[in-house]
Amino acid sequence: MPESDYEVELFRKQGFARQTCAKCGKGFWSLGRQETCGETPCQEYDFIGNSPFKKKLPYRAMREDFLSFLEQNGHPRVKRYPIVARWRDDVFFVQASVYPFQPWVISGEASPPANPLGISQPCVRFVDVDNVGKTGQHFTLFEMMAHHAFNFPQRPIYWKDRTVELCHLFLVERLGLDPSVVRYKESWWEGGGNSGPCLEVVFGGAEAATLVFMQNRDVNGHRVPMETTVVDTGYGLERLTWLSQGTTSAYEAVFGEALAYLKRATGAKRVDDRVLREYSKVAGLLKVESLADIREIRRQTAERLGISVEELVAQVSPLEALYTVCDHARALIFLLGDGVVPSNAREGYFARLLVRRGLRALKDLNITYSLADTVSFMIDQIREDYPEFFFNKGDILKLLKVEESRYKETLEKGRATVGKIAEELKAAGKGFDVETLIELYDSHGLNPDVVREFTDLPIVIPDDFYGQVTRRHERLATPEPAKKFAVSKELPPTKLRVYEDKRKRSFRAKVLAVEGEAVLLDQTYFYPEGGGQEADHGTIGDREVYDVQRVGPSVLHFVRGDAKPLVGTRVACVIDPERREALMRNHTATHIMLGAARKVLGNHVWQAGAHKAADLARLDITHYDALTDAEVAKIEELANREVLDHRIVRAKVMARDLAERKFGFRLYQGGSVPGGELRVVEIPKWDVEACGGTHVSRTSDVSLIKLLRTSRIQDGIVRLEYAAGKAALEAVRKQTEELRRTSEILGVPTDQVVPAAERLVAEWKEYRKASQRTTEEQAAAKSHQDIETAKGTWPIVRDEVSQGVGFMMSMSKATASESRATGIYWAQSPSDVKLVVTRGIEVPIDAAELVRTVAPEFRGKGGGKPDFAQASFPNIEQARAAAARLEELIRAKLGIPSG
RNA sequence: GGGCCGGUAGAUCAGCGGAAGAUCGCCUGCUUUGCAAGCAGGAAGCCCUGGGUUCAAAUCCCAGCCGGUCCA
Repeated sequence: MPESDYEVELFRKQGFARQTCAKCGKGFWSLGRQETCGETPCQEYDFIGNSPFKKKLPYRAMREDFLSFLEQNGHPRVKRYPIVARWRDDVFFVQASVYPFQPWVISGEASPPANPLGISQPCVRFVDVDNVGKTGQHFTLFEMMAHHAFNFPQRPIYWKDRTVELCHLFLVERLGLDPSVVRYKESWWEGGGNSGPCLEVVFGGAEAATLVFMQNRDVNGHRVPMETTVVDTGYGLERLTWLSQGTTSAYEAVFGEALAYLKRATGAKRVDDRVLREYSKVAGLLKVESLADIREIRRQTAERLGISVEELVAQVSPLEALYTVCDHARALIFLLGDGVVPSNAREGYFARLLVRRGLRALKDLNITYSLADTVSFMIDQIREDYPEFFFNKGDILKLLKVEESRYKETLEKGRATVGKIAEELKAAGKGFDVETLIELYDSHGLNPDVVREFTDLPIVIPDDFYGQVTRRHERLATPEPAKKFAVSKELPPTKLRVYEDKRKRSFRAKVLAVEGEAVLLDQTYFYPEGGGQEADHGTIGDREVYDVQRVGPSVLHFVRGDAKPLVGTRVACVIDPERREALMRNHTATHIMLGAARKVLGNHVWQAGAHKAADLARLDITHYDALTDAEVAKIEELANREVLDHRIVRAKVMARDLAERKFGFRLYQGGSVPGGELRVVEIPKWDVEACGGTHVSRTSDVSLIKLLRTSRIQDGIVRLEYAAGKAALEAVRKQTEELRRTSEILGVPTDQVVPAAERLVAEWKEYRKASQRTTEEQAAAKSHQDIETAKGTWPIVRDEVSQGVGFMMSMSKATASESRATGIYWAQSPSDVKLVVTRGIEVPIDAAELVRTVAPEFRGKGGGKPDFAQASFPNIEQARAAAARLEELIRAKLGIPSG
């Protein structure tokens, strides 16, 4: 990248000089000469206890200062987006302030809520979760403040000059930074398939902001210039607050009040600021990737302070735990509040991770103080900025409580598991090896620290323990499934008129092009698959339409047969009315169900996926447990009451900000479109969603919703399957028919099917038991009698058992209970003839060996234990002969003359 | 989405190729002033489902269902 790419107007006007860092060799711009680039590790933090700003701002004030500054400079303030990136399938969470605008705004498909805009967007990142609390600067949740400008081809907003100017103005004029200390470091940014040059804004040893000029798109590994270039800035709110206050760590600046609260509650001792300051400085200098790095930080810090590492750890670790608790509690508020239910998969797993880590940190503090208390305190504290969490506090705490008790269960099970393994290891004279520890963690969720608590055996944890776990999981990534259809060239756009008249079932349109089986029209009333709703079917000309898909601005109608001859003509198009109506009913039913589920289960219920076919609809909702029968019944009842209540279903397009202000984030249930306008489907006082589907006008048009099945498809997600309208009737009819047939078979009226079935099963069990008992009794009697008849010191019974294999087994059991008796029995089984040789404990023969040698002589096979052997033969004659031969051998062995 | 662990009596689990077991709980009796007490006896199991291997499968293999857990 040539330097001119970074030379902006501000640098020229104010006389910034381009220099090269003496340590890392990177280029940067500053006023006056500077030895290094100014960033760690080239330069140590020098702002701790010595803020470079004139203004000392608390967290909230810093955010307000930034946003109001931008407002004064023509950037409307945009409300934050949810932390869960429901509109994207490549990530779970919003990790940067541009995420809400990717991919649609950047691709030009949707317009941003304002342009340019200012935002403070909460983001979560889990890559550094292990460092949280330890390094003084890592957070899982942080706010990225930003000004974004989207330069659309015909409407450029601003680019590098203005961006740097705004940044500089904010820092120097608003925050009172001495302009001579700031350095703009040249760098290159890449992420999410985009790239561009960027400037890192550095002072005090820390990077306070990054100004990215997104201008390239990655296409098959090649950089292609983007049509829409984007100013993507990121100002770390936490970082700026820290710089402004110059506290010993970022946590002290951000969590001041919550920390004070926790410190009071824990009675944590005051730690010398000098210790913390040096700790943060050293941590800032080093890259932290493993436990060994943390140890290195401690070693160097202790060395600087002239104290022992143990002393340092003793002082610092209670504070680290407090920091961790604060960070995790805050992140959990956003996750749980924005609709993440803790679970073992996908986004839910990260919530679980935070809860478990948080609980462990609390445990280290040795206080009876719950994570929920901290969360509750913080929710109150951020009430003014995030009222949505305050109003949803009860539900957030409920989720936490459920998750806390889950962890307790896991630990209790773990205690038993560790106990068992420890005993085995002790018996074998061994200790816990790494392999066992990995297994306990990977399969049972017990990290080595927890294992240590459960056993007195020594536990040695290697530094790269978690690295070893990760290596275990390293596999080739599964290739992405191929797209449903590949579009080879630019397609003509289609005017999508579905929303203009949802009653339209036939229309005329011009065929613009045909691509394979896909017909492109100038305009269409066909609904293309989207928002979980299947596509309309119907006809174009006399061709059958079996699928409709939307690709960018075009709508592809897939038809059977060759449609090429239609190109250029105007054709009659007809939408299958029954299918469309069924889809509309199922779609409205889905909104009704979501509202009902939320009312019955709680506010944590969000849509986690949905599909609406003509005959069946399913809705996946976030919930922490399988549904009880009562809950299922209640949901169905409420949903149908809403149907009967004849409520209006309103669909209208609204400005995004307006819609959000009116309805809140509940709007974003499915994949939300972050455009300037939203189509809002509202069932007043019941459910409001941003939704592009087709709906009926009144809830009563749904006519009936039949909830057919619920299942827990994974931890934290419950699937509801149901049908509306005709499909519901059909489902009910089917169930009725099945019930009728069952009652016919049972020979009772339908209202007595349940008691009849219960009785039947109970009786069957009783009969089975009784018959087993008589078999045993009779078999025992028969075998005793036979032994009686056989006489002698070593009575031998040889018998063909006509009552079957079960009877034979019972007889052999009875025979074996006589300590000096031997039994040779055989019986016909469905496939072959089974033979057993059994004996009492005193009889000195090896039944298994006998059977093994004799059976092959008669085309049989077998084996067993010394006192019990079995074999099978192809037919009864072979078994008879083998039995005779066996008796002969046994007699010889026992010294009894034959027969 | 992927890896790993697991599914056996009401509960917790053992058994891991040769006839289904323990502990707690439950029932019946005895014992005791009383007890989370003691003693004796008893009931309780489609060993998750379906295929396969084998003379023989709860046990081994494959697939599925369900639960747990780790990772993205």
